[in-house]
Amino acid sequence: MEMTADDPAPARLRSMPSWLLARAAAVGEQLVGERLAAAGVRRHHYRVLAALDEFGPSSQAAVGRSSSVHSSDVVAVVTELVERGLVSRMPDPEDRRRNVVSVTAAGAVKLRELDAVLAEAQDELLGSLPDRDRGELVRLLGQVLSGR
Amino acid sequence: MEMTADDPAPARLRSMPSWLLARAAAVGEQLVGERLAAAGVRRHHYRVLAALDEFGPSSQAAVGRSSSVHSSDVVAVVTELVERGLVSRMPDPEDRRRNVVSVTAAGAVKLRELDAVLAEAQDELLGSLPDRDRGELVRLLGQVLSGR
DNA sequence: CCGATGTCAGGGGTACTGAGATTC
DNA sequence: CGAATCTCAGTACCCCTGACATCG
Repeated sequence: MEMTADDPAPARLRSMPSWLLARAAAVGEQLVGERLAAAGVRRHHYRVLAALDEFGPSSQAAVGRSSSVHSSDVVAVVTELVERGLVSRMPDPEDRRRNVVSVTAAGAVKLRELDAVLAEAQDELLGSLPDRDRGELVRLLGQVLSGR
Repeated sequence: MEMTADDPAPARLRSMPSWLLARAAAVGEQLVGERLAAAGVRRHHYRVLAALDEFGPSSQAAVGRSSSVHSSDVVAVVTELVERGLVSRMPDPEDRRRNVVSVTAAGAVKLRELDAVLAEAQDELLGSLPDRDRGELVRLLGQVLSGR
């Protein structure tokens, strides 16, 4: 029953870029997380679905590489997606080390639903920014990330 | 022995503001975390030290409110700071429910060391940005956070 | 009694490490 | 043989919930 209430935060932190980034990211992740949870999934599930949609059926190792989900976490995420009927996991006949993971029809529908839900979350996150500033923010963040 | 290697990430994510924020924040937190770890502390320790330095000796509940560390985590963080000799915890004679937490002389020295270390981390984080863009980024992040 | 406080136990989500077994 | 793949166990950090006893 603890309300977070105000968040004064030490002055040292309030102007620290890494702190502002962390706070802003936390707001975004909360908005995204809430909406994904309402749709019955977590971020990892969305990432894997998005990667499979973009790159087609893949081995689990490939999913790990293309989805930014750690390869040791892919197993459980795929298992959960299979349970929800959103992807299928089948042994690869050409390489018996591998499982081929594919998006199901239901998964494709779900992914489109999640896309819409996340677009809303982005709008809410940046609601107070005019379009010009949104672009500038995206540009600056890309710059921070460039070369990493 | 897993190298993170490249991080293609699905196209849907690469242009999503919440994703860019999360990635950039992760870079910052890693830089900060590494340096704090090299100095023997974690983020929580720095936050509590900074709050105590700014607001003076405080009850643990007050530390929770002023440091952005969840009140149920303050106990352990203060305990660890006490073990390192950076703060002291004494019963409040005027209100026996309370412990008064204060920065020790060693804690004050440590805090200044950590300040310097974090300033370096900020520089490394924003190394690729000219001063003008740094200010702009801070402004935009503040805007995203305003009213939350 | 109400409310604030300190303490503790515990879970959830994300990120990672390391080891083992199988297969190429 | 070395390398890749899948799986699992475990760690770490951060954020949070719930409960409880104490004290004002």
